[in-house]
Amino acid sequence: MWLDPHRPRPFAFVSHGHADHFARHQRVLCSPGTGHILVKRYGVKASKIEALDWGEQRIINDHHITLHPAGHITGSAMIRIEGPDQSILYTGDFKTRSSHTAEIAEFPKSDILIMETTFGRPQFVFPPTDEIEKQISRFACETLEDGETPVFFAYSLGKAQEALAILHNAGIETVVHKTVFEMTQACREIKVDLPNPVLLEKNIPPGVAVIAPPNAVRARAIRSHKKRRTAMLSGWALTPGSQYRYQVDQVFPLSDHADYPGLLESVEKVSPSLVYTLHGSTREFARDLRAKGIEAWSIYGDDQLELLESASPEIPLKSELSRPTSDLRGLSELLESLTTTASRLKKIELLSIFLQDCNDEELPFVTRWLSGSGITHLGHVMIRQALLEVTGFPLAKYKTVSASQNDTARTARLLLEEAPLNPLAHSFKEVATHFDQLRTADGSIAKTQLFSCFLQQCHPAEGETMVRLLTGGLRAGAKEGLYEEAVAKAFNLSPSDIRYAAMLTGDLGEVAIAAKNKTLDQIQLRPGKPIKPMLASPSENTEDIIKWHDSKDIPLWLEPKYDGIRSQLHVTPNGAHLFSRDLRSLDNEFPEILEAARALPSCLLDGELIAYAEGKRLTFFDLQKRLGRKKIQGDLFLGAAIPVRFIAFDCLYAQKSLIDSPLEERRKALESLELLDPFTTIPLIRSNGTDIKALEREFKKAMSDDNEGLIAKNCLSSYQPGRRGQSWKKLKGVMPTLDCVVIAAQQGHGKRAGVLSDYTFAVRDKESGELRTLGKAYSGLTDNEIEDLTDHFQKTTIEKISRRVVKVEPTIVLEIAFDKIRPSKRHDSGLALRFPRIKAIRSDKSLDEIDTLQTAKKLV
DNA sequence: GATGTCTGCCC
DNA sequence: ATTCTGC
DNA sequence: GCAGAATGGGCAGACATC
Repeated sequence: MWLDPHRPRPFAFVSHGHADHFARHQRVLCSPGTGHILVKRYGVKASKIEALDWGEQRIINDHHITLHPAGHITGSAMIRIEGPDQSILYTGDFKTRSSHTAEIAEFPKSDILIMETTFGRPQFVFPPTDEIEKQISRFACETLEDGETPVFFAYSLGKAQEALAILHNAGIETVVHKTVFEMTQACREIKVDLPNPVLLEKNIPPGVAVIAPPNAVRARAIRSHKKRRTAMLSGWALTPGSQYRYQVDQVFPLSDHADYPGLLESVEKVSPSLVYTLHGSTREFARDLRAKGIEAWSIYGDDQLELLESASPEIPLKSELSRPTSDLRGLSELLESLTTTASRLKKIELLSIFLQDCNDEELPFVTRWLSGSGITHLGHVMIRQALLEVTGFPLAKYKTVSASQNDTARTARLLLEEAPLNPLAHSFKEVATHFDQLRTADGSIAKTQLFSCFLQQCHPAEGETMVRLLTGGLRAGAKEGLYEEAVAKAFNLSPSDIRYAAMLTGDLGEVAIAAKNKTLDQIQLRPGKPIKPMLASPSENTEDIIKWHDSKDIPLWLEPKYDGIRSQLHVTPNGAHLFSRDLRSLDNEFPEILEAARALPSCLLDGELIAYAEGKRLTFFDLQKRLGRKKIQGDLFLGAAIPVRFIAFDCLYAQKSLIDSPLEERRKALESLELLDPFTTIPLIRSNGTDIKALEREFKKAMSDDNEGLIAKNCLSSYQPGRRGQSWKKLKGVMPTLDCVVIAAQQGHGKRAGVLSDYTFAVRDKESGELRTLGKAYSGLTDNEIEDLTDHFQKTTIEKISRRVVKVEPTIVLEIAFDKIRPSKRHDSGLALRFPRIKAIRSDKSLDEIDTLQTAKKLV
């Protein structure tokens, strides 16, 4: 017998009539109420249903079976199975509070408790039910008094009937959406005390409230009704920002699940010796129970419980420290442990054991994945599409789950837990092949399809892991340095050696396998293999540079900062290669540079690609036209229209590796190459590092030569790949600013999903008197400022422009700094800013003190 | 075929 | 690109 | 000091829609 399986089974217990707990089984055991709902809702033949009354006993394979009310919705049941040695209680979904339509839950004592923990975190404490009900009726009354229509979104079976009862008791007339109508009738047929429902017709009559399922948000009858105020009834109302995520005017925490205290209370009543948790915050709740001395574990992935097949029920037992195996499943478990372990040393320990377990073929893959390379990323749209394809769920369902989770990977896990899957074991090699297929697949449709096929063969936990890997959001609390330490520990080498090798290759996978084979000393820098470029950190002004350099004796070298594309040129006897800042290959985009590079000896140059024609440097925007091209075409053939040059400023290899050599020496090597067009060497100013006047002069000159600024380098410093180190400094010009007014605000993503974090700003067109938009920005504000502004904009909202954007009264003046301003079709001012950011909230300025479009145009 | 929208990648 | 935040 | 998150404009490409 199966408990709430998602796939059709010969014989299954169905706890209640929600779709995610039901499939078309050959025989169903359930309560009489649920049986009736299954018949009405899914057209199940009555002959397939074996209804068991509350407390009535049935014997299956020597086990005594009884059903008990779960209080979740009408007819929802827990099942208690008593065997010769022990008893098990499976709760299905449940709630502890009383309600209008569900029976009062009972919690019979049992040895093993399998419970749902949808709201298994301490922050989930619902207010008293009568208080929520009062709020709901008040919302409805006030809306009606204002001549508008209150619209409640609630699941069509369960909460919709609760809402109907609440509104009925408050004397409010209500019409309901078709599915709500049908489910209400079904409940009335089994003697649930509910008013006769009135079906929602094409148009909403005045003076009534509406109840509709959440997926009817876009139903025509509701959308076309302009005078509406919407409310969502959901336990997730307690999560911050839920109002924005549901895109409704109000949320009320009316839930048909138990809240955190309810969950604890029910465990107490059952007084089990062992608890397994399902759904929602399973791990967190299990951990909390263990802290109270009750053995409790999250059931991982397999939430389709098969019982009574053999004499003793087999339930997968999980131990946090169990040694992971080397496949995707093992990786999932590893990530899980990493995420929940705070201790650095423990993480290194877990990782090193895991790495030791991998064979030679797998080791490089896994190490690469963990350290965040070797995987092409998929956008959230593609991932969403793949999930919808696998699960067959409607978009609305995805959105609901996604809104509650705020995390694509976690959303994937929850959706997959409800989907019909065909889990297979996946070796790392298969996973690597899949990543490869995704990388080479042409177009998002092909990628989506590939991925959905793969997901179909994953356990939900593995699906989550795949999404974490593919979105780059591993969030395992481990950074590159920690992975390096783990590799060192796994193969008994010093972390500094590992770190150095990793710096050389930029590929921890290669380092790991070399460490395992004790061939670390063979890892050397060589042309053809990209390494992470050394970066400069910003400085405020010339003084900062002098202070940073802090030496009379070491020369301070200055180079102009060109506005081009940072790239690495690798010349080998077999051909040349160009790499971007993120080590992406630029070979296809600049074939003529590679061709010309054949004349050079083997070397590795760091530099900047710039557009250059007729003896003049062109802008970044000209250069950008040559990026991302798949075909060389027409005018752009061989860069005829937009020729480029490679301006070298460093030489990392010439006959031997130079990255540990001082800049002086590298520069010598660079100059000895005697580069010819299209290659040149960047002009260099050898300054003495103490003369601030001279520095000032050079900076002004660099700016007047149309450069972005200066790069300052210590001439004795080595080349430090990646972001580590502080040996280069950049100094950019003072940004111009404009005072603009915010006219629209937009809801953010991720951790900013609950705030209006992004502001569209405008200047005044003196000719027409209108406000004209110039751009958007959030950067520059602290989280607190964003919160305050969110508050303000909520109060000054004029109208909703779209799901995520609201138009606001023009009250907030921002001082916006930017790099450049140029003509653009993006905004209605006809201008746009490059690198806009908020320099200050000018609460001292009013709307009529903002800058004008005419002023802005002068800065172009 | 023109237009609009999304994504990835450069800054 | 930039900025802020948490470690 | 550093990594990570969340965000800007603009381009080319890939699709969807009309």
